[in-house]
Amino acid sequence: MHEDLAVDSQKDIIVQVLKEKGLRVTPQRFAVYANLLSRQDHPTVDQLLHDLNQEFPVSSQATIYTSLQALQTAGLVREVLLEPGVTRYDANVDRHHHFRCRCCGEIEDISWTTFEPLKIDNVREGLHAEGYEVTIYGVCDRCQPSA
Amino acid sequence: MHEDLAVDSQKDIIVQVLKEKGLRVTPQRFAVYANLLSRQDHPTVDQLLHDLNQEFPVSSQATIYTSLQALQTAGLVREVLLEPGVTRYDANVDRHHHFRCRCCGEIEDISWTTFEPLKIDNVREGLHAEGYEVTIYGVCDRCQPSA
DNA sequence: CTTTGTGCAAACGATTTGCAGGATG
DNA sequence: CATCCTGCAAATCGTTTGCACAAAG
Repeated sequence: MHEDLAVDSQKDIIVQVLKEKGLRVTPQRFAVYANLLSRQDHPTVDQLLHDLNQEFPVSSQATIYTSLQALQTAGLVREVLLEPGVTRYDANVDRHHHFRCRCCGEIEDISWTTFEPLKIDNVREGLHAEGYEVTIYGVCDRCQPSA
Repeated sequence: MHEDLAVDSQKDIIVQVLKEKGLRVTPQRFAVYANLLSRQDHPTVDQLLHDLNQEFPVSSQATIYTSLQALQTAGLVREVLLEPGVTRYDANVDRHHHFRCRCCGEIEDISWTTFEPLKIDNVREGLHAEGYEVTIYGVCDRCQPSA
């Protein structure tokens, strides 16, 4: 019961967020966003499509693409580009860094507060810097033995 | 004369570097690498193809791709991924950061010494961090007025 | 009821691959 | 001379688009 309530209220929150951003709430869009919010990794479109159709077949590939674009325009979702030809998506819109394992390719979020803030104001005369992000490369826990 | 000598010696250096890395020195490979070394920006394959065939038509698209792959495997060239679906190449293999203009998309190298070194050793228990890189977002000089 | 989203299939663009001929070491 | 590279065209893969129908507000 508690769980159902919690799940329901979470649904309501997501619906509300979508509406606030002026997005129509469709089952597909909801599913894409909810799924992205629920996971820690940064799936590709194909992974999303596969996982979503696992639970409840409500999405074509094209719809995932357009849903993601809408969510991105609304500022609810971000692209993560760390491998050529692979676009990943991230529902964590707060500032954060990334770690990428050179063995398995997995990408992990790294808390923004891990580092002292960098002074990007005077990087170069004339440049108007607005933000930044650190990408860390290395080997993750699981790949450690095999590295 | 001085110029010719300088150009010749530069050619020799490039040839030497390629050989040291165990790469056969072909006109195409040479042209791709020399061109990348000579420029400050980070061209795509199409830009490279266009620019190279401007001076001296020695390259098909497929060859540019395979040349870049060979150069990359040899550690002479790097991919720069900051826009979806766009792979850029960079002959600057030394550690450095990047600045990306959100108006024109231009990417500029930022000196490694711009920032104090970040401590990436203890980012998270179990993670074996090997390196990092900062990407700065903002507006470049030329886009300043229109921003 | 008007507007916008969905899903299919076709179109598209970037990258890869197979293969025959050619250049490199 | 053995090996590897080039260049073409076809194949592939991710993403976008056009359109008829359906759903949302």
